Formats: sequence, structure tokens, C-alpha cells
Amino acid sequence: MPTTPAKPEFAPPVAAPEGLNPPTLFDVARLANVSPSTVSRIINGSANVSPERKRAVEDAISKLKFRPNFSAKSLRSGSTMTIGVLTQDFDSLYFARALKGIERGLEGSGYAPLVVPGHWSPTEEAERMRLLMARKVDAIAVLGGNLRDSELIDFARVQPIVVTGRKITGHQLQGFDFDNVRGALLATQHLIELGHTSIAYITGPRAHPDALDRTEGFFQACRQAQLPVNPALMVEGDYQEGGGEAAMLRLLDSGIPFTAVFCANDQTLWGARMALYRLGRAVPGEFSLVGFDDLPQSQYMTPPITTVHQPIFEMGLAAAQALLRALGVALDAEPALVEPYLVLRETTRPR
Amino acid sequence: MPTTPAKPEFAPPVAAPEGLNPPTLFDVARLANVSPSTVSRIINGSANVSPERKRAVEDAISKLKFRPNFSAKSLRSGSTMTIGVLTQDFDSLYFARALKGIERGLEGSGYAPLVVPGHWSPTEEAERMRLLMARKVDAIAVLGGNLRDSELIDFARVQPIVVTGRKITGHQLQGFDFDNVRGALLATQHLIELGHTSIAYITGPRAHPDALDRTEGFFQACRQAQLPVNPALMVEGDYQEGGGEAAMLRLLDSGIPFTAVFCANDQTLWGARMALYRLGRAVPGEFSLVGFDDLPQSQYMTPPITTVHQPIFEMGLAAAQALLRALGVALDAEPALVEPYLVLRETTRPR
DNA sequence: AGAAATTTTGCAATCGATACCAAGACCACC
DNA sequence: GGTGGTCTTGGTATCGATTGCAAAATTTCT
Repeated sequence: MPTTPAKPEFAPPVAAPEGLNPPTLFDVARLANVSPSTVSRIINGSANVSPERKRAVEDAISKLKFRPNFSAKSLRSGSTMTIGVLTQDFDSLYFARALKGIERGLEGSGYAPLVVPGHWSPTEEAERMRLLMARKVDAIAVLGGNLRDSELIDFARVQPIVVTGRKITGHQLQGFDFDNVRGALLATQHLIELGHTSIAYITGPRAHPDALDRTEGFFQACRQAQLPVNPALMVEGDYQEGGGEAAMLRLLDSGIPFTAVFCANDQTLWGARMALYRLGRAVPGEFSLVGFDDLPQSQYMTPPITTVHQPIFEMGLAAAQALLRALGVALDAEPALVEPYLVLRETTRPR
Repeated sequence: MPTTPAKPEFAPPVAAPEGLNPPTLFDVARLANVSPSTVSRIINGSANVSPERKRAVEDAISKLKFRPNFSAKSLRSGSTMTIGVLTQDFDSLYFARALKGIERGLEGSGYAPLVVPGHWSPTEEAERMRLLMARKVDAIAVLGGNLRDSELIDFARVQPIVVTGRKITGHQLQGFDFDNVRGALLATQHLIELGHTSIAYITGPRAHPDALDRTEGFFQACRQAQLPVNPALMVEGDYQEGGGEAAMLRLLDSGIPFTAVFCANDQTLWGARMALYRLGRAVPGEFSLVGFDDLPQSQYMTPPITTVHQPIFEMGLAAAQALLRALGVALDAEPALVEPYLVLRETTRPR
């Protein structure tokens, strides 16, 4: 029972199809004894047709198993029924969740998502955007990333665009921002209220706009509580487990005492927690930890982590619906985005 | 700073585009004073053209910012440069990882993935497959799921298909199977070698073929060690955290003593571990746990979990490459799939 | 019944790129 | 100089569905 697959059984690359070519609308018309136009009208319901012809055509369609050719339809109508999605990383939990929201939002609309990754690289992202546009997607959802506002405005001239994590707005362009400042403020305040005075902070990547906002929230909370922030207790992570782990190690190495850590996102926290685990330092016994994002997995960490809930799924959903609306699809309900709030679990305790 | 977005600024649904329509190949031809055919030839490099015309055309292209119309190209050529991917769940870590493999495999080939979810429902999956085919994707990768072999064979008449997690093979159809039996055997053997004699097993969903294989492996290991399996210690999970948690609770409630648990996948283990955590039962002190899949996050659980490594990413990669090959793209290297192996971490210990 | 209004239907042009086929340009060789 | 060959180029039909326009069929009304 080999794991390596059997040699491919594929036909030669340029092999001809089985028997016949797939049936066209014309074939249907001939079989049903009507004109192609009539068939088209029946399929799209774009005009009245007599019941008997309608039945005949429907019979012919199912008999031939006719499926309209998407490319032809698109060429003629100019619409591809496709929504481009620029994500960043396919195996990031955060983006997976947002993608799921988009999927839900598009459900039943007839639009399908075409997903491409940008890997947070402005040049790659721009390249992928152009790819999406070359494919004539009807609209684009941009999930985070590092494209410049001016580029987005430029891209939005061609088709509607929504962006998550930005305040931007313009012609055919809408941002769905999340209040990262307030979220970070909440997280930090929580630690302060628990009596922690020496709070470390593992930041996100320097270049991320939302990482900057979270830092801003952290500072705000400290300022409000008249707590000095020690720059030596702020180290940069990468929004991933590895970065959190390394950062925590550096923090510990610094020798500066601290009793709590605000982690810029949950994955960072997971890494930091692992570093502590390896060293036998107790959480929340010795260190209180707060994260950010509230990824679904976070409630299954041991102990389950206290974190700021970010409505990632809902943002994806809202983004999709905004695009549909921009495309003229009537929607029943307008989803409300929720404010950030703290999810109290078990990685924090009073000092 | 509202979290709810500002009212959409989108133009009315049927608004006309900015100034001109996007330039066509014909426009380029006129500007460069050549025929459309020549432009096409230059773009595709499908024939020689004199250097001066080539320059003129290239100038015209960049001056007009011309981008070929994908729909027209597809209609004419019959190829959409798109690979359909039938995944199951967008926010499953397992499928995210496989998707990432596919992405990597397609990288630089000019093919883009069109991803749709099937949610393990045979009817939904078939529906999505038809959607992909209606969109004339050039090939399809099916990630797991519950489609019947006969359906796949049927679908494969239209375009090449690869499927992960199946032994199937046929015309334009290739399966990339993973040796689930052996993986489960390894996991169970490990527990047995540690001296555990009363081993519980939280299975995957009854309907999953690979869950069945894992069960088979579990039985094999027990048989080889002449260990009786107690059916009361086998409870069904759902491959997700919630199912694992519930299953563990039921196991504990049963009153039957056991010291080790084989979990059908990592997420199940996370849930099971949470149940134990809540009850203050030590891992691996009181219970040894083994998982399956080796998701990236598993090494950041506390304690990091012992599990069977499954080359999910590599399977995605191999699937993508197999499709490319079937489409006549020359590939440099053939990726080798690795055999299952046990990753020893810290959720198991001798009895 | 006949004219007018309305509905149903078909014809043919169109979307934009490709590729077959034939015409034109160019070179070489006898 | 004429003939044959190769290379480059343009004309044009084609992919399959949609749609404006006009003809045909049906209904409505006087």
C-alpha cells in the first residue's frame, strides 16, 4: 500500500474529448425547434415565452445535459459572476476565518470567490490584484495586506472593492475597519485592573497598520492609568507562534521583571506561552497573558486564553455583502459589525 | 471611530465606467499599424514577427495599458487557466494546509485556483463540482469529501481530476492516498509499547473513509499485541474540538478505566484534552494522548502533542503538480509523498 | 370584421481574441 | 531573370451566448 501514488493514468495532454463536444445553446434550439434567442430567453427568464415552447426547450436542455458556456456568457455580458479575494496567507487561521465569512456572504448569490494570496508583500499583492482584474472579476475583496491607499483607489476605478482593516473610503471603495486601538486598550486595561504594573508587550510586525493601532491602544491604557511604559519590555513579534516564542525568550533574558504580557495576537500568545511552558513558568500563576483576535482554537488552549474578540468572520461576511450590494444584488439584512470586547478566560489573574 | 462602516459610497449599480472602455487587441493593432493577428502573435509568442513591429506593438500595449480579455481568450481557446479546487471547509486547519500546498504547486504556472467548499455533503459536493465544470475550469482537485467513486469517474470524463485521500485511479483520474491504516497502527503501537493496556479511541465521523481506515489500524495494532478492544471505549467524535471534548466526557462517565486515548485527529485531541483540563486530570500524568495529522498548531499546545504526521501540504502540492502535468505543463521535479510517522512530543508517557 | 395594440419569435450583429489560410515580401540558387 | 522556398503578415471565420430590431402571431378594441 504505497503512499507514493501510482503512475498517472492521464491521457496524453492534447487528447481529444470523449465522443462529442459539449452541447451548445444552438444544439438545444435545434432539438427544441426554436431559435437560439428563445432558448436564451428561457434560460435567463429575460422575456415571456409560450408555455409549450418553454417545455420543449427545458426538455431539450435536460436531454442534452446542456450547461451554458461561462466564457461565452462572460464575454458577451461582461460579467464573470466571480468575486476576487486577495487574502494574504492560505494557512493563516485569521484569514481562513475571514474567508469563511466571505463564503457565507456569497452563498446563494451565484457569485463564486476566486482567491489569491498576497503574502503581505505590496508588490506581490499589486501583481495579484492585476491578475484578478485581468480575469475580469466583478468585484474584489481585499483582506488586510500592505497595499497603499492610493493603489487601492486606483484599482477601484475598474470595479468595486472592499478592504478589511482600513478606514479608507471612496468611489467604489469601502473599508471595513476594526477598532484595534480600542481592543488593545481593553486588553491592557484588563491587566492593569488586575493590579499588574509591569506589563510587557509583544508587538506585531512593525509594518502592519493594525499592529500600530494596537500599540497605540496599549499606550493609551498605560497613559490613562499613569503607568510608565518601559521600552525594554516591548519586543517585536511577527504575528506568528515562532515570533511570540522568541520574543518571550528575549523578554525573559532581559532580566527586567514583569508579571503580565499583552500579545499582539493569539498566535503570538501561543508561542509566548510555549516558551514559558518550556521553562516551567506558570500561566497565569507567574505571568498573566492577554491575546488578540479570539481565534476559534484559543478556547482549546490550556489554559484557555483571555483575549480580545475580533469579529473576523463577520467582517468577511459584511465585506461580501457590501460587494454584492455594489453589484446590484438586493440583500435582506445588513449585518452589524460588533465592537471589540474582552473574552475573559484563564490566562490572567490578579497580581 | 465607528466599527460599523460608513454608508457605502458605491456608484449606482448600473453606472457606466469612467471614461473609455478598456482597450482591445484591435485598438492596439490600430495604434501600432499592424493587424490584430500580429498583435496576438506577439502576445503569445506563437510566431515570429519582425523586431520593429514587435517594438511598435509593445509600445502600443503599454501606452494603452492593454490587458487581454480573459473571457474572450477562454471562449476561443477553450482553456480558462483555472484549476477548480473542491475543499470541504474554509476554516478547517487541515484543508487550509492542503490549500496552501496547492497554491504552492500552482505557483508560477499561470493557473489560478478557484476554490469552493463542499462541507462533506455528497449532494453539495456534486453541486459544486458541476459549478466548477460549468465554469470550465481546466482541471479539478478534490480534497477529501464524500463523493462516490462512480461520480468522480463520471466527472473525470470532462477534465482531469485528482483526489486526495483515495486509492481511486482511472482515465484522467488519480488518487493521492495516504496510509491512514499504517498511521493509526503507529499511534496505537506507541501507546501499547508504553505499557498501556486499556486504550480508549475517539473515532472520526462514521461516514469518513479515512476515519474507517484509522479504525482499522487501531484494530490491527491491538490484534498484533493481542490486546482485546473494549467497544465501550470507542466513542465517535466529529473530527472537531467539540466532538473530542464530548467524547472524552462520555468516556470518563462510562466508568471504565483507561489510561490512554488515541484521537482520530489533532482537533479531536485538543477537545479531549480540554475536557481533561477542566476536570483537573493530568496529561500525560493520568492519561496519555496521541493524535493524528500533526497540524502546525499542535506543537504549540501545552503540552505539545504526540501525533502522527500527515504530509497534508505535500499532498496538496503533489495534487497540483499532477494536474499541471495532466494539462501538459512540463515540471522539473516529482515530489515524493512521505510515509506516515510518529512525532513524539509530550502527551504520552509510560504507564 | 378590420385596425390597432400587444406579445412572442427569429434574424443577425456583437463581445474580444485566436488561428487557419492565403497573399505578400524576401532570399537564394540555378 | 526566373523559379522555388522560407518567413512574415493580413483577412476573416470562429468560439457560444446575448440582445436590439423588426417580423410574425396573437389579443384587444372599436
